[in-house]
Amino acid sequence: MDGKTRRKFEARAKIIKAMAHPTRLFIVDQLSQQERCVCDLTEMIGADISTVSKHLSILREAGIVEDEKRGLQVWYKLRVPCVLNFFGCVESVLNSEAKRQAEIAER
Amino acid sequence: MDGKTRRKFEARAKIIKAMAHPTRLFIVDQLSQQERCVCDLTEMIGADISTVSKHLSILREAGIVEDEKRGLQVWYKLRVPCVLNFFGCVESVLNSEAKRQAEIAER
DNA sequence: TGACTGATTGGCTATTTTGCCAAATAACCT
DNA sequence: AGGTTATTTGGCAAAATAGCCAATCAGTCA
Repeated sequence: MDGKTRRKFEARAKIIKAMAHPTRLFIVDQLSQQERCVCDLTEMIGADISTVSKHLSILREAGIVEDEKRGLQVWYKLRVPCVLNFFGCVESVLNSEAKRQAEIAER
Repeated sequence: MDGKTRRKFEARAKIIKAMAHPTRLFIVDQLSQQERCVCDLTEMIGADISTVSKHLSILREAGIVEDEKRGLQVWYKLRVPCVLNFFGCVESVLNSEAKRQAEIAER
């Protein structure tokens, strides 16, 4: 794999990596429904606010969400709705895996 | 986030995490074009064969690829083509991020 | 200005991931 | 059986990631 190819896949991986965490997936899921401030997300997630803030900055740096300060609060929203397509595919991977396990079991 | 919700997003994250590595993205990309044996992939990637084998096992455990032994070689193929939809979205994230950077620069 | 609130950043430890080497397996061929 | 090839597995050290606390920053309001 030459340097150019490697960099291409590194750039892609960075974006997918940003989604590759349960908390961050939850955030994306929530933001697909409505904008949220950090305080709301923190309460829903139940982690330290600094942890949630760091998750959000990872999503922001990847270009997946954007933020906007309104008074004391910072509101986040989804910048690239197509990431939601991931969910459907992920579910189908899970289902097809469940089916495979069932086939193995019934032998 | 309650236990059930957490487990749901953990299961999803596991699959996305399996894709979240440049080498594994490259593998998925290659397998979308044709089946490949471990030896072919190893040569294309240019890493140790044991490293490639471990990447493949991560993709296999996630349910994304499947393997088939033919003689001495093990051939891998994509089990869930929908993961390719990720690429299009990832490109659009990259493009929209590039556009945003350009806007910032021209101020 | 000073107190207060929401969010980010720095720093630290614990955990996970990565990638190589060496050893073990599995299938093929004499 | 013995030798060869393709792949997987175990083990280890280096690197990356996660999450908490404490400190800092940015607004708001009296």
